[in-house]
Amino acid sequence: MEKMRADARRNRAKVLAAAEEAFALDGLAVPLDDIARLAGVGAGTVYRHFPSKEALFQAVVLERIQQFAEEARALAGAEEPGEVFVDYFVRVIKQASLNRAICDALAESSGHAFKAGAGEEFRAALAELLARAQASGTIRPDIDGDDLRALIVGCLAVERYAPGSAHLVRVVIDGLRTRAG
Amino acid sequence: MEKMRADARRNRAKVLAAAEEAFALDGLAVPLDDIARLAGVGAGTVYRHFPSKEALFQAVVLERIQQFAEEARALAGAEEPGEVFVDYFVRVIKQASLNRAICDALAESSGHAFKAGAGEEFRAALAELLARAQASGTIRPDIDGDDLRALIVGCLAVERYAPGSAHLVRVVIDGLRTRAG
DNA sequence: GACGATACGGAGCGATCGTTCCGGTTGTCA
DNA sequence: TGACAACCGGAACGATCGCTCCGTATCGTC
Repeated sequence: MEKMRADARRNRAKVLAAAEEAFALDGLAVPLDDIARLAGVGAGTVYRHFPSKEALFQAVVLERIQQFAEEARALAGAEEPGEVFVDYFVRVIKQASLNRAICDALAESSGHAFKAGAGEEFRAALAELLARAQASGTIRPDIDGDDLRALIVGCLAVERYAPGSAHLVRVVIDGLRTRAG
Repeated sequence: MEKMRADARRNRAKVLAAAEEAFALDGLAVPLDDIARLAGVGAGTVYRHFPSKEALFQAVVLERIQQFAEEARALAGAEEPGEVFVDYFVRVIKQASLNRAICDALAESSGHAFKAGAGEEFRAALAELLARAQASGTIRPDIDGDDLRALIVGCLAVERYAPGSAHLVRVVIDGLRTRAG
């Protein structure tokens, strides 16, 4: 990865940047040739650096998901677990709804090398935040980390269907709260 | 439509039946050739009866959506608007989650000849039920019919991501209820 | 500056899918 | 029953897309 020729390293970076932009806009559906053109390289060059379109997608998305997980871990020790949890939930949905790549990655029912790795990291961090919020009495106890991820996918579908409807995410959050507080 | 030859009428019915089954299972993604094979006819025959795959899909889905709308209208005068609304919401999601065709049709952001016609009927009936439930104080007043449809799409996404998680639909419904009842 | 290794571009392959076309078949009606 | 119109099946077309191949260009080194 380091003993590459200078032009190879340059092209790899251009491909990654182009892929990030294109995937963010149109998700996994964007044709690989479009990415290559946007990067100013040939399709063959893309395949020299990434074994498949899927692998390129993962490379782009992994980093972002890890950021989410990181963020969640940083918040795990906070004072007000309920507030923190809600804020985090809202932020993840807001960020992801601006980036089709993230949406597609999260919606992959059970996919790839994603279940392991960053996906699992994310799930664990999410579950931790959830557990603390539940222990504090803010969030209903009858859901788990997997439920939460499903709800995130649902909120992203809502956001895609009716863009800019932030109050619908509030509906879901209110549903997550313990009743009659 | 009535002066068709007997075999033509027969084939049309076979195509519709096959399409209903195939679309229900795999949604709009099912190849048209599969439908033709399942119907026991050639692809050309399908196109003799329906101008496009999309038109066939609409024909299959329209009836079902109209049933939903009908059902909603029948419930509009019921005694307990809150209960009725919730039951209806749950039933729609349960039915639709068993039928990929319905899911795909409802998720079409803003499509086709669907906005008009049966789609609008459904929206109106849904809005009526919602308004009554809101007037009775059961459902929060800050959402409208379009919000509701978006939430249905979201619930369907949740159900597809995590099949059989009925309690997540309850989360959304609890979010729809007025607080601290 | 020249040479070998490395990387590049983009034409091309194979698969998929919606749609069309046409030679043959079948229903209908006199 | 014969003849014509309507209808049928399925091969074929054109577009799309992931991926591969190979002749050529570029880089690093001596």
